Amino acid sequence: MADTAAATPQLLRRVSAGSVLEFMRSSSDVTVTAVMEATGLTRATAIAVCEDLKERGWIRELENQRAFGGYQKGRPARRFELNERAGYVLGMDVGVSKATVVVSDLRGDVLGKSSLPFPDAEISAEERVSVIDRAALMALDSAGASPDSVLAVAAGIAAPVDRNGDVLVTQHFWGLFDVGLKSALRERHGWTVLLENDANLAALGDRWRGAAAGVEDVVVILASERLGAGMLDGGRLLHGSRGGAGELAFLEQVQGVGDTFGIASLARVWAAQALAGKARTSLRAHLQHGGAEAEHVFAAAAEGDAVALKILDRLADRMARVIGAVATMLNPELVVIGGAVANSAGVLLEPIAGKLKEFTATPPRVAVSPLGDSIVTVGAVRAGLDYVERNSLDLELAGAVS
Amino acid sequence: MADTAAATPQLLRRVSAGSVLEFMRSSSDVTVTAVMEATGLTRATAIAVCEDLKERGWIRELENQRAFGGYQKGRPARRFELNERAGYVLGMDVGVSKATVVVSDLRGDVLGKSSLPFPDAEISAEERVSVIDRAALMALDSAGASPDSVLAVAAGIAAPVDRNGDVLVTQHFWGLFDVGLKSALRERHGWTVLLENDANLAALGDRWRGAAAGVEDVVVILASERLGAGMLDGGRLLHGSRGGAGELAFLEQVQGVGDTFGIASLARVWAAQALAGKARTSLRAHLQHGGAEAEHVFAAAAEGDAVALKILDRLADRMARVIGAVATMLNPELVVIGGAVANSAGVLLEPIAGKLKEFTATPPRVAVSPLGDSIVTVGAVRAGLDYVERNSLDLELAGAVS
DNA sequence: CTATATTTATTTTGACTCTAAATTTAGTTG
DNA sequence: CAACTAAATTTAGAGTCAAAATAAATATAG
Repeated sequence: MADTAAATPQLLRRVSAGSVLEFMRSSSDVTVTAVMEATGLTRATAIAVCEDLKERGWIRELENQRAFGGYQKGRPARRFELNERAGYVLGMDVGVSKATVVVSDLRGDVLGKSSLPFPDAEISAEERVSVIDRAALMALDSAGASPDSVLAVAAGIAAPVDRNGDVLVTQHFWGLFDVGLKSALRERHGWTVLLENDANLAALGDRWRGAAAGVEDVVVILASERLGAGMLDGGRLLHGSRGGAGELAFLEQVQGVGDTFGIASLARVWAAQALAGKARTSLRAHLQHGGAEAEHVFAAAAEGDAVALKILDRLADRMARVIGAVATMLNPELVVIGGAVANSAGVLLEPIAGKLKEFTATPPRVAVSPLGDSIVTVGAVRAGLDYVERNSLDLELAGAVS
Repeated sequence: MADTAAATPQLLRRVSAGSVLEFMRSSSDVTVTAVMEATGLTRATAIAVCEDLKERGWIRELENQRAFGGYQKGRPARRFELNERAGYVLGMDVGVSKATVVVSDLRGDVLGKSSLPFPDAEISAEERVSVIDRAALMALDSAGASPDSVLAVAAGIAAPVDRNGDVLVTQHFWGLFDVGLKSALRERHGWTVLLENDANLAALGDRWRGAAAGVEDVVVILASERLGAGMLDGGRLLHGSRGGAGELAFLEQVQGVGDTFGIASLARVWAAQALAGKARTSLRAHLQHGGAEAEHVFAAAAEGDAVALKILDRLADRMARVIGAVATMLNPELVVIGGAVANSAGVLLEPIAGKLKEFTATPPRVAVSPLGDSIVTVGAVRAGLDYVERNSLDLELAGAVS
């Protein structure tokens, strides 16, 4: 159905204001003449719209009317600019053991950040929410932003979320994330909370500021501890009927791998197995520096340790199988490996690419994300900004620093 | 970017006309009062818009002002109705050995149909186009519609097509379909041709008038001769970067099945293998009625023939594996088996559902399409109508029967 | 048959938005 | 200071819609 709202004359101004605001977001230090060219409006209208938007706080007028340096003829133009601090967006990465919150302005620049651990896995939903809330307030504080200037909150969780943002708990483990965050934060602060699967946000994040910049058809595999994929087709996130799109775990069972571990987890497990045996390996030395971490395996492999190299080979094989299956079904242009392990996983790219032809007729490019373990918060910010940009003209600004 | 068109006052009328027309499409015999209620416009505007649309040919005014039978008080209302013959849509199913064309009015009712075989597989692209064109003109003739009243043509082909409607020939076989249909039909008749993968159209068709009516997340597997899937997530078709989304063939190689055959093909092959051996089977009798066709195998199975039952079991296993892989990755609510074989494939549903739990944690409902071998043309009509409905107000009507 | 009730259609008025063209303003240049 | 130039403002005109008042067409009651 079409928009239920009837086409009243005021709709025109909304449309005009929308395209002016959109243009402002993609540029800075803009004259009315530039607005006219970008939007096709006449000068009179362009000025009226700019004054509207300025009035409502979305843009500001610059003082120095004449552009810096370059001399120009004629009457100096008024100059406008997006008020990137008209409001803020919170991006959250809610994991099993900790919650991370970043504060972003309307251009997507991160102004504050805070990360708090959950005291232990058994705490109640209320306690989890309370930790998340505290992290949010700390992050806002460090950004110099007040809670009532938050325009949207986007949170990534490691459970299926459908396209309405509802969590569907069909596995016990996922109950960890079914904590009523939406209603809790709405009640406490009046915030609009968008829930989304963490891998889906990772996909948005990497397409925004990662390896997939500008790619329309891309799959981002969050591959550190568990495996989950965020899939974009034509730039749109796939959700499936109950948010279960991209839950790759079971796919691997089909292919005989039989577990749901990500790269870092598997590296740890396999390293431990090797050490339990009698293998001669420099891993032992590496692991004395602390617990068995994935990075130790990668370090040992870099030194040529045979056991570590074997583990890397198995990891590459596993990833190639997963990527091959995804590529056959969805034909993405690019598959990105993301998450904390992405920093070390670069060495896997070549072996993966080599094996990929065995598993798909349409091998995609494979890359690792440069966003590291902030990939989910970056994506959360993007999701929040998307919401704000779609709804700007319906949102009231309050308490923002102009 | 936003629409490049500036927001002129005329835009309002376009929006209003769009929602009135949309309402007209979903109802018949409509009064202005009904339009007002559906669109939120006032009476004056609603009347003006209706008169616009009538003028331009999209709707007609009914003569009998008072509704039949039911007595009503007050001044009789003017009554309007979609002019379903304002123009026509062609839906094409271009296969390996024949081309089928149906003519549909703007309500999606099929008014004419024609099917022509390609003389042999080796004919040139020009000759293929010429056969398709002849089928189109015959279908139009049988519908009493003239070629210049065609508003859109949608054609399904058994090759990958990207979301711009471009064919990407990366396998020799697909060259059969790279015949320049778009430009040829545009040149000959001025038609707008939308190309799409046949399984994708099947998905649109089955969601429109098949087993998936109203389902947002559905996968339709065209399963007769070859396997191909049309996948809808949130009601949107998936294409992948080069149109390769849903090409399931290779997926099966991964899982050790090793060929690209559909249900009917496999039934034939396995039946032939069984007959080559010494198996005691009533299939022999069935097959004397003609070539080894899939339906014979289903018929023999219905009589309890052990060999035929074995074949059905293998088919169900194969389909369960394929559906399981798709379901794990995309989490559809429903998977539909479509194509000519769908008529017989109903008996496979139960065994497939039974095996499905082995292959996915999120088993979807499984159904067969009631559309049989017209599933692709139905979907093509839907695709054409979608185009017309999106672009109504930019299309000129000409030569239509009012 | 007339008066009234009821529903629809039309007309009028006013508000909002946009474009286009003419005019004014605020600077630079010489 | 005058000439020039680009931006801003003003004015006139047109398209669109809502709201309210008026007119038209029919059914029903008496």
